[in-house]
Amino acid sequence: MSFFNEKPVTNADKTFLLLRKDIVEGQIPSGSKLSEAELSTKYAVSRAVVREAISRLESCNIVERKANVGARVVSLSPEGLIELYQVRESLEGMAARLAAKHMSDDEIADLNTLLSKHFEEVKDGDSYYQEAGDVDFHYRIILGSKNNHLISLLTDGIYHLVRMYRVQLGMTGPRVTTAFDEHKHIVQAISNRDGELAEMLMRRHILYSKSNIELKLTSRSQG
Amino acid sequence: MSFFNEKPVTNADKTFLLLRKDIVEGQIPSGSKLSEAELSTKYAVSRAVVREAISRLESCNIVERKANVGARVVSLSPEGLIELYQVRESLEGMAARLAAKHMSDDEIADLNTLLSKHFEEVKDGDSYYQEAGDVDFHYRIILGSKNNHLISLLTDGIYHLVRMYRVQLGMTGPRVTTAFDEHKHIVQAISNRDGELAEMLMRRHILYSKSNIELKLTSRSQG
DNA sequence: ATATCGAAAATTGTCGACAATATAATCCTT
DNA sequence: AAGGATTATATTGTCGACAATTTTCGATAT
Repeated sequence: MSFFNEKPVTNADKTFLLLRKDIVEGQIPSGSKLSEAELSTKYAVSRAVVREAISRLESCNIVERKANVGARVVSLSPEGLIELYQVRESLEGMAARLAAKHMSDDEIADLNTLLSKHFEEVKDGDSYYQEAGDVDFHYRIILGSKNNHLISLLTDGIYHLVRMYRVQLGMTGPRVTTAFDEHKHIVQAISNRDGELAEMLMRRHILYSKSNIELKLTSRSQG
Repeated sequence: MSFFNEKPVTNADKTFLLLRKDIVEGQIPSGSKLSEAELSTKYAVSRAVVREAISRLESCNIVERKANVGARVVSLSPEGLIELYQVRESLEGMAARLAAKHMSDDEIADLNTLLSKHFEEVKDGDSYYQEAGDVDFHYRIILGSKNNHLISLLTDGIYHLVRMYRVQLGMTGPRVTTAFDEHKHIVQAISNRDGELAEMLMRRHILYSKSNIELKLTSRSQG
């Protein structure tokens, strides 16, 4: 199932979460080597649990591993971010299509409520929206797809990579109001049970987001 | 990178491949429990490497694991197959779109050559096509996307699950000639560098495939 | 006979030690 | 002194043993 409500029970779980947090938030820099012995002392667990934690990070594509050599945190690159967004566009587009078909009326009502709440925040000039609000919005639609493969791929894998890019490249720009309108249209399509339109709008929404980020990246590297 | 050319170097690699093969080909039945001790004696390795192999199978969504309880082979269900094909439609559609943009002229020429070879086989009544030929075709387009995330998701994860379903549900039906025409149109779109059309055709191709399988499943369960 | 509680067995989680491999340092040759 | 081979060091891979948890089985009470 892989809903992130499940609390960590084993030491490997906790170490995995700690490590991921440290990597995603940049305390362990991207591209750096992950020494099993070092992490073992740092987190006060045996090498075996560190190995398992690293192994899971590998399946999230957050670290890369070579046999007999070791694991490194993936290095962030503009190309990598673009590739990531292409996958995201594809999968979240499908999620929106399926959500239009499978979400219950109650879930759609909740989604509209969430949107209204965001509207108030945008109106008041709160930029809180971009951070957690955007995530929450996308997350609900992903769950609404009711497709466990899709849910797992997005929430366990891609989501954290995207966040890693956002945090480490300092993506916290504007694009609040236009994104809100896009969200509104997506919800409308879902409310109308128009899966095809919902997919199209979601894909464009993510494409815009990608373009926006690319713009910042290039302008930064040039000036 | 995760190209499957890389030969296994470590014992965990080999055990992972053996285990996956046994599961995908049905020698270890779906839904059954994976006892670490049992597998440890069966493959003549320590429990640690069995654990690592299972851990990797978990990240492929081939086994499910519960803390302090153990791992089970995923159980196949019609719903699971449908979910899988929805993800596949989404990702391979994007792969076709990107392939139209990123494949070199040489690669496209090779793809046409492959298609001609398939045409000869179909003409001669060989049904070899459906098995390896289809995989080869899709595989080249996936690689042609040049998107490492996409490649990894499809070839490491989804591909083997699809094969597991195919083998265990005995999917080796006809649908040879119509599939060939679909392949032909996809290659034409890629040759014309029309990514949008390539994506659309690939998605329809996979949708047809899904419907075909659903048809067989329902007719089988009814008699 | 059924249900509940508790002990025993089996299974997974964790650990430290050893083996195999890769990396670094040293020595030898030219 | 530079390059290559060789030894030394460090890191990862593998193993068996112990701890913690779950499951099984049996005893007891209702």
